[in-house]
Amino acid sequence: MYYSSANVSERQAAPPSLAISTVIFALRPSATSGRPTIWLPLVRRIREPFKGLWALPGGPLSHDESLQDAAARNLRETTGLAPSYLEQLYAFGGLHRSPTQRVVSIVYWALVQPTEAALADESENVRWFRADRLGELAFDHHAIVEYALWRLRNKLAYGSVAYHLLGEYFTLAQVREVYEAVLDRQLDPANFRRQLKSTPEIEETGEYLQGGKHRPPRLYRFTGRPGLDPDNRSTP
Amino acid sequence: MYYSSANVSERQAAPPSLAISTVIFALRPSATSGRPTIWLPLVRRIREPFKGLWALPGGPLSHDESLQDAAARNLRETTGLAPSYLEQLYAFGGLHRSPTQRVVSIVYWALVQPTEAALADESENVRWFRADRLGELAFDHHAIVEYALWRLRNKLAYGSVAYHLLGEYFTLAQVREVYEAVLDRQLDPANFRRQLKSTPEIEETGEYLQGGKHRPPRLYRFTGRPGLDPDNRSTP
DNA sequence: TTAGTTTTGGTCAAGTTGACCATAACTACG
DNA sequence: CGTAGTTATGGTCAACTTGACCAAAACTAA
Repeated sequence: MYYSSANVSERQAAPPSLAISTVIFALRPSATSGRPTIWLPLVRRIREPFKGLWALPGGPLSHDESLQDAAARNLRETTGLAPSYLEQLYAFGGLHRSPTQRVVSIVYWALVQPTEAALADESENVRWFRADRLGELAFDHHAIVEYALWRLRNKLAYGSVAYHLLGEYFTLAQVREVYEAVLDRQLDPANFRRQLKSTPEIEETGEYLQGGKHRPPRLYRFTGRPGLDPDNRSTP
Repeated sequence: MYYSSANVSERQAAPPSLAISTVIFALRPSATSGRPTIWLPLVRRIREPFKGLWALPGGPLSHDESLQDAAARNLRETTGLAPSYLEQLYAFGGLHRSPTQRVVSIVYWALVQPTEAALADESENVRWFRADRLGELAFDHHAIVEYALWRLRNKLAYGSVAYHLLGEYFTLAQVREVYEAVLDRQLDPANFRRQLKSTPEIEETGEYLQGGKHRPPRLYRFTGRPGLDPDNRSTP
């Protein structure tokens, strides 16, 4: 479609194929400590290459859907979930990502809320893994997950992404646990509290979380949209 | 309409075509004020759709080059330049970006140094424009440039990207002018200086810039690599 | 009733930022 | 030659932010 130098016809004869994949993060309690940790669903490959290995959910882009729609679709297809946050991560196009053919993957990353994540489909070929306990994955998917985790850590520090891992109402301690899980370090409760109270997007509710073992914490609500992507700020 | 594992073959029969485009930024003195401003090269479309309008340089992805190589190639082909910074911007895949066919564009953005930029090829069909004085562009390229400018402003504030718009040696005032051009506001010279002096990647040289009208400023050098992309940190 | 724990509000020192002042060092021009 | 003009450079000060830490409030469990 652009300007042809010479061998355009050759190139177009064997175009790289295009796929959409999604890294889906959700919070689940750790089996050992019980504290929330980051998990993600993977699908088992049922054909070569990398048959039997776990891989990111993904598939081809159909002609009548946008990139983001395709990502949302394969999220729904593999887990049955709707994301509370969905953003493009990166387009991976190295020459030897797949041993059999050239594939360009446009990868999205998503966050789902724990109430949803609890209902997620799981089966012989779809299973959730702790993000920091992954074995060998198909293709370059391990590096992709690492990059997605890096992006998550970054967005967390600067942005307003933590709340999309929580339900509509949450305590400040729950937000802190998200930060501690993602950043992998302890945070001072009092200082963390002070920072959140200074952001206008966190709204106090009159409610308290009852049933805990100690002083009942106040419940808060997040008001504010993310949206810095081209896909999220103007109509595509 | 969504998942019907049936018509996979239909989809693959008409795959969206894949293109690589590049937003290339360089500093040039403003025609009016003489202060440095952000410019970028565009190419005139010589066929439909949008024939006659200006567009980002771009082209198809050939089977033996990575995405980044393709971006560097069409940068070289249209301007004759080598970038001092090159990073993936975003993959644009809206359904109606092109009126004739479905195109997914993986867009890169680049910075070139002014010594290089001065030598840039310019012709009837390749011309440089001020980034803040663009007319109507082909496709969704105007929105793409806006997003690239937003990313440039962001990277500037947090990262170490300004030096890639300058030569190897520069004065602190030149760095400040870059920030002022990109952020579009005046900065206090003394405060700005203090901040740069506190970053270890800026190295004092013994040299001074001679020939100015006033006190000769000291020359500095940038030591440090950028690199946070998947393409730039590990081998792809 | 008391011990244990979490929530919540507060202080304090160290560091950072923006506004501003003053001197140094050069050119241009009379 | 001397002085005005301009930029470079170094510094101060108040406002704000951050991390470390203290202490009271409020609940449960025993």
